[in-house]
Amino acid sequence: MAKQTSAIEALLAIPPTSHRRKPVANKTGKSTAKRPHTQAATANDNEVDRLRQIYYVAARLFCEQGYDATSMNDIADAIGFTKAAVYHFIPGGKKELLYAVISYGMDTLEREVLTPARAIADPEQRLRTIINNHVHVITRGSTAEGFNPVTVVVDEVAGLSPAHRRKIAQRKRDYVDLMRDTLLGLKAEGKLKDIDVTVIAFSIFGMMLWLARWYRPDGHLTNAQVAEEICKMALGGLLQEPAL
Amino acid sequence: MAKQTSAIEALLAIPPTSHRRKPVANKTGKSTAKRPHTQAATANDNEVDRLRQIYYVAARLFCEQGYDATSMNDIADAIGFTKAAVYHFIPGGKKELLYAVISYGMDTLEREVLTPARAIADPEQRLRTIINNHVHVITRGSTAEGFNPVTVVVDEVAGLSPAHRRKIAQRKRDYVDLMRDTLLGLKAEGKLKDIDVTVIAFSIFGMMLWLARWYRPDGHLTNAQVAEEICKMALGGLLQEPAL
DNA sequence: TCCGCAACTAACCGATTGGTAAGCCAACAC
DNA sequence: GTGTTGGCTTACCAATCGGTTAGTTGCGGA
Repeated sequence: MAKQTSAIEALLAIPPTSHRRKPVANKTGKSTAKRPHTQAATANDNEVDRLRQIYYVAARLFCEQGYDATSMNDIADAIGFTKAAVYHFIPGGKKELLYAVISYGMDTLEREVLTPARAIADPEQRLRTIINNHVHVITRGSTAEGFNPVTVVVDEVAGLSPAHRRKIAQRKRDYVDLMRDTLLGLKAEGKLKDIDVTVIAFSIFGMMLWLARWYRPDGHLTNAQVAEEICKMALGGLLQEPAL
Repeated sequence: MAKQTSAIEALLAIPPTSHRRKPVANKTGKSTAKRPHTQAATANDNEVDRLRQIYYVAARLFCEQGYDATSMNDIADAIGFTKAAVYHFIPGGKKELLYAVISYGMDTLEREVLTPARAIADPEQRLRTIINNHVHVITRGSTAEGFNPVTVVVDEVAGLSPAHRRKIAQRKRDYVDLMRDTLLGLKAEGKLKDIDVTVIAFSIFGMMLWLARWYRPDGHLTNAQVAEEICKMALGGLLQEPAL
């Protein structure tokens, strides 16, 4: 059995190779298509591929419909398997799936936002990097992975067990701390206006996270443009002459 | 039977007079407390009061746990009634409850944000009013009503029927239009920076809506202070000297 | 005094939920 | 050949879901 941590790792290589069967809605004829027992490559590869499929589909459905509204049958159907098959690979059940998906979202933020930002010393440049990269993660979601990995992180924490929820909360706190430190760095340089740092931090988060709800990749703005506009908005405000 | 529209109206006078029975968790002895058939005042008053209780509790639970995670039994238990009693007063079932709660949220925004703002001609002053009042609605939630009426509007639209969802979507669009018009008014006065109006509008919404997730009334900031800080942030940005 | 109606409750419905048990089947090792 | 194992299915479980039905209770009006 694959170790717990590799579960999330497996998700990173999404989307999986291919869906073997279309999620046909065949309520009438049951078990029409007899799947051959193709065992491509080694058995271990096969298992990893299955895990990848399951995690990928679960992530997509959790994002689209929400955790509560997605049943294990939905996930199984979307892959073309039975619910019992899902439990064969995911012994931890639905909650493990949720934790894996949320962890994957945090991993993505860590890898694409936190780590690059920490490598930057200049506070203003670091803040710009945070905003740019975070916006990129959210806006590319609809194209690269087929879903937005951050949505679930924000919306579905309630479904986690207390222990898991605590772990995720800590990782979120790390992000908030980085943002706050960056702002305090700006303040130390005298670059910051006299606005409460907490309000600034969460306002920036709000601008970025709300993006997932309104941005459409086929709209009149590219993701790079949106990132640029949000940077301008956050750093300089909307008024031509400084307000107050 | 009370007419459909008055259902929401009844919610406005929340919180209801009192809960008659504590939501005791008595799984052992069933139906311990025999409720007398108190009929205070007229029967109509009684029904209005019951409706108020039901809508109030439903709104609170939907906000706290989410729509999907709240069962009709949860609602009934919280009042001290049976599920069937809830259906006696709410023939439309759970979806009607959700629509009523979401409509109440929209009513609150309309009454406390949109209507006052529309009465203001000057775009900058109107924008400040929108932000101030919206922040007030969100931050006072935890004290005045015991829940935030806007949370459900944002998070639970997926549970609505298509027809109801369309109605709510239209009301939201009205709000976005007001925001956009206000920004275009600023632009016409030459007060607006060269930032995409859509991005500005949704960024402001993001800042305000995210508030509900992090603001704590017992923190170091009053709601009036938060409103002021968000105004400064949105209008003037965070940098001391104008960026770019 | 008896009726009618509002205000409930107990019990139940079919459907669906997360999750499990047991077994089938192909492929591999030997 | 035969046994074992991984990968999967059919069939099932208790619990819970939203919602309904039939009935009970008690007050107000006649």
